[in-house]
Amino acid sequence: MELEQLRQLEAVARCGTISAAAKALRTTQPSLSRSMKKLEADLGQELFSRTRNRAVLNDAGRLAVEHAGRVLAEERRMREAFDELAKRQRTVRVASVAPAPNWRLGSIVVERFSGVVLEPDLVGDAEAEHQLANRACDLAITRRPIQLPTVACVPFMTEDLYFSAPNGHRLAKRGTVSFDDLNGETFLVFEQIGFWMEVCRRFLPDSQIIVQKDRMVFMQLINSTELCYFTTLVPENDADHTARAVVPIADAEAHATFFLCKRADAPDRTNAIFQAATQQGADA
Amino acid sequence: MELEQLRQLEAVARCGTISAAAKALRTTQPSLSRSMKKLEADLGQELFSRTRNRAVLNDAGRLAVEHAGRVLAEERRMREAFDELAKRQRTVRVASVAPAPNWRLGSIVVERFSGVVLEPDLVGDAEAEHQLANRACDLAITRRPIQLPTVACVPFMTEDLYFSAPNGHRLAKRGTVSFDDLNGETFLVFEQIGFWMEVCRRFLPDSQIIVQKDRMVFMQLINSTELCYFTTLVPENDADHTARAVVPIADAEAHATFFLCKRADAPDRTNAIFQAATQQGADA
DNA sequence: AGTAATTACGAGGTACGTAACAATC
DNA sequence: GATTGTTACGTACCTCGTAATTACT
Repeated sequence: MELEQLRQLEAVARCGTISAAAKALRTTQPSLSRSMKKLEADLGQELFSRTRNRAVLNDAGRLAVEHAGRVLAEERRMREAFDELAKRQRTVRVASVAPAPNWRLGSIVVERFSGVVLEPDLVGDAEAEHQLANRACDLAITRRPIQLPTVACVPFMTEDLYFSAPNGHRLAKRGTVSFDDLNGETFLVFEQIGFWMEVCRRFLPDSQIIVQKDRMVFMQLINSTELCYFTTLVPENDADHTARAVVPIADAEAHATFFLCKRADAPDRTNAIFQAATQQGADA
Repeated sequence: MELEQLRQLEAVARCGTISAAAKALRTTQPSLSRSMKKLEADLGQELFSRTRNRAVLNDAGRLAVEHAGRVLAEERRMREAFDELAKRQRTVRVASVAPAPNWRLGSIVVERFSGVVLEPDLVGDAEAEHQLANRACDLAITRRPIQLPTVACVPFMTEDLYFSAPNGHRLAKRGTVSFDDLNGETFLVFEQIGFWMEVCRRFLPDSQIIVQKDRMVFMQLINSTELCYFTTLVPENDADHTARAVVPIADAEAHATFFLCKRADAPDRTNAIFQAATQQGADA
């Protein structure tokens, strides 16, 4: 008995006739007919009640279909498990405290590790460290190096927060601004910004923070309203600097250095990415 | 992916090496090696970590073995279901009120229906009728014909009870005896005698009935003790008539006529046996 | 040396598709 | 006549086993 026969049996049950099943399976009637005869011989049971030109499943046949379904379901689960495994093998899970390092790391991976896909996750500092230790992620991006013998850490990139406002805004002409200057303004903020959200809440206690979940809607609002927002001057965001002023924020808390961290026993692929990112970080 | 590969994988896991598994499966190393490579290709995963002359299951391999076990377990269940079905198809279940008709029917089946096996069950009259109606048995043997339009009944055989005692027994020389004569005697009785047990209890209320479950022990006791017992003079029991007297019992209740009953819609095999038994019954 | 795995190669068998046939709707 | 299933037949592919090769213990 082989799985192919069970798949065929299932098809016959589904299609009603051997011919139709043969068509569905992209094989020929005689082939399928023979195969079913073999299955019958193997099980020692007629599975079809046959008139000269009709083969209909009998009781034993229905029993066989039922069991075949179970066997094939297990086979499917096996395949799914391996698909999952394959997926796991080409994804690198990154726990990061901010989105910008994910983008940077993503571009490195796309350029130099085709086939590998990042699975980024925004978390707190403690959670990032925790996930790395627990193998819940392969790489962590934190604001402080993780001081453990089992973990390797390198400085990866810095991020500087800028204030963006319509040209007519009272602070638009300033060379720099401070959080104190900005406190009280209304800000549009994308939800997925990691630890920056805490920074906003802490240093702009009197501001109204409008949180937007949807990235597309967020971009729409930026372009179509007069609301202030934050940016880090990544090239992609340079869309309409003509209509907007972009002013650096002076406070130390508006500047972050990120560290890329991996376990010492990381698999080859992770090591390679870590290595590449280290060089990229050194270049920048 | 085919079941054969999963069986092979399981064997490799069990035997530790491909060579050993090949031996166990009565095939050759190269064949098994190729087969495993195919499975790996099919699953898109290396299942073994290979040095030049050693192939050890890796994590993916162990995952595969685990799932293979599940798939093969389902296959086994399917085979078991069909073995069970096959067994059901060559067994005829008989619900009988006494053992003697079972023996007679058994000899008919053995002679003329090789391959068919009887599955006899000793029950009461009501239970026999009930089982026949419920399809819990294929044939019923009762003391009265079942008067139902859905059931066919024919007289099958008669059984006459005899009294057996050591030659020195006070009743050994009698031409006939009655239950009244026997009442008070101690009897050895085999447990599986159907309705005859009720007859004993009813007509020999003062006798001590020693019930023996085990057939072999029962025969031993008959041959080695002076205990009285009952017999129906079937040829097999003629062992030592020299040492024992066998006296017919006169009472009407010591004579039974059995009827063989089948459902009107019985399958061919049951009909054939019913037919054969009817002729045999007519002959006797 | 001995064991274990892979590769090469030739033979055998098996399963496929085409074609012919039979029977039912 | 169209559809459905089985049988016949020739081919192609696939898998098997033997033998040779390589590497590790």
